[in-house]
Order: sequence, then structure tokens, then C-alpha cells
Amino acid sequence: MKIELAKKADLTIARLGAAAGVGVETVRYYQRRGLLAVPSSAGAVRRYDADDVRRLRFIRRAQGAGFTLDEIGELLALDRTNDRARVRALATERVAALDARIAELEQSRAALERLRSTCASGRKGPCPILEAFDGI
Amino acid sequence: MKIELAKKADLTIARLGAAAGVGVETVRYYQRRGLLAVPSSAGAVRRYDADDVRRLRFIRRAQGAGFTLDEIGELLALDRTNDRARVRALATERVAALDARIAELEQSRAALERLRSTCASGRKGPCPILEAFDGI
DNA sequence: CTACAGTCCGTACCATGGTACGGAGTCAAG
DNA sequence: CTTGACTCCGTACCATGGTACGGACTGTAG
Repeated sequence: MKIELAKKADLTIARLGAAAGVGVETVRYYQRRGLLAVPSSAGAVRRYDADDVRRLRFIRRAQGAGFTLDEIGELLALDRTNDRARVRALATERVAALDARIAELEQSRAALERLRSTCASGRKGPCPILEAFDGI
Repeated sequence: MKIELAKKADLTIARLGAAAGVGVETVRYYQRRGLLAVPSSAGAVRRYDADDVRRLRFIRRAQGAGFTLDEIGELLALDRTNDRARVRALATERVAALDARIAELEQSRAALERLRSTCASGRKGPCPILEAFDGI
């Protein structure tokens, strides 16, 4: 029988953080924000498992996608409900924001490349820094 | 003779801000940060010209490109020197950062599109939100 | 010349996302 | 059973980029 099947991972907070590339204080901060559960422990050191690692990694990826911690909190909550419409709304909204941001960054990149060649080493005269983004 | 040729634009702080899409308080904040000069005025209301508009617009574009206000301060200072090497170094560094960020955002975008279709309205079962970024 | 919008200035406050500190407790190795 | 590393906890502090407030002054239109 598999009752009480032990969780494989059995990490301390520092190891949990390391598994997602964050520090102890950051994990604790997310716990305070309600993004990560605080395992119950009778006045002892807490242990974390693979699920906690998944959640923590999700938080970081979602941040990379431009979600705020508040939005990530909502996403984590939605994971337990079945509000597909809300999930799609959030995703759609974010895709639009990403598209806008990606376009902006690409324009910035082009502008910087132009600046870089205008200010090439061999040439003389000023580099027109203030005009760098003029086409944008 | 063109000595003392009047500056065309003659804006108040609110109009200056409006010309770059920022508020009065933001202009003042940039002045405090040393990013914009405070025109001398004998105890009167300051006036701004097209040059100020250019600088202010530059600040916003550069922010969009991911430069911090400190870095923007350096860029504005470099505009008066001829340190081409430093300009190129900053531009190159930022292009690399932009490339990395753009790639990250594109991966996030793809992940969100996957999530969006997985959670399509007609289907049932949970939307695997936590797994949304798993391929990343 | 008066009213009223707008400016000036210092200072305070805000949101976001952490990072640091210090004292007390825990736990595993030697 | 001590030592040293790690954890727990509350609270404080930090950086970035603003935003708000309020009293005094200015400048322009009517």
C-alpha cells in the first residue's frame, strides 16, 4: 500500500531556494506574500519538497514573463479553481503586453546598433547620442 | 546677424512634460536627479525650449531600451565628451541584454500561447498553470 | 486690478521586489 | 554533549522610479 508515501525531496529552505536560483530571504518573502505555503512544523526546521520547487520555479518564470507578484498570486490561486476564462484573459492580456514590449525592445536594439556604428572607433566627430532613438 | 537668436520653443514645465508624455512631477524629479537642467530664472517661472524636449524624450526612449536613470545620466554626460569607446561599450552591453530579454519574452509568449490553447473554453479538466513554463 | 491657473519648493509618501540583522532555537557530526 | 552551520522570526532597511501635498508666488486674461 502506498498510504503515506514519502515525498521524495526533503529540502531545507536554503536548498529549496538554490533549486530555483533564489536566496533564503526571497523564499521567506514569497511566503509572507502568500505565494508559497509555510509547511507546518512543530517548532522545528521546515522541510520542502519537489512541489515547492515547482511552485518557486513557476514564480520566477512568470516574473520573467512580466507578471507581477500579485498577478502570480492570482495565477497560483487559479491553479486550484477551474476558471478557464480568467486564465485565458490573463494569458491573452500578457501576450499582448509581451508583443508590445518585444516590438519596443527590437526598435531599441536597432537604434543602439545604429549608434554603435555611428560611433565606430575609426571615425571622428561626435556620436549623436541624443538622436540615437530619433526614429522611434 | 543672428546673435541672440531667440529659441523657438518657450514652454512651461507642464507643456514640456506633455511634449514627452510625462507629468510635471516627473520633470522635476529628473531635474533633481541631474538629468535635466533647471533653467536660470530670476525668481520667476522657468521656460523650456526644444532642446529640453529632446533631452526629455531621449530619457524616455532610453528607459524603454532598458537603461536605468543612472545610465541615462552617463549617456547624457557622454553626449558632451567624445568617449566613443565608452558609448560603444554601453551600447554593446545593452544590445546583449536586449537580445537576452527579447529571447526570454519570446519564450514566455510561446508558453502563454500554449497555456491559452490548453485552457480553451470548450475543453475540460484543469489548465496546467504551474506547468505553463515547463519547457523554458 | 483682480481672479485663477499654473509654478516653485521642500518634504513626505508610494509601489515593487526584495535584502539585512540579530537573537533564539534546532540539528547533525564528531 | 558540544560545536558550528543552518533555521526561524520580526522588524528594519534598501533601490528604483516616481507621485502627492501644501503654502507661497507668478503671470496672464478679462
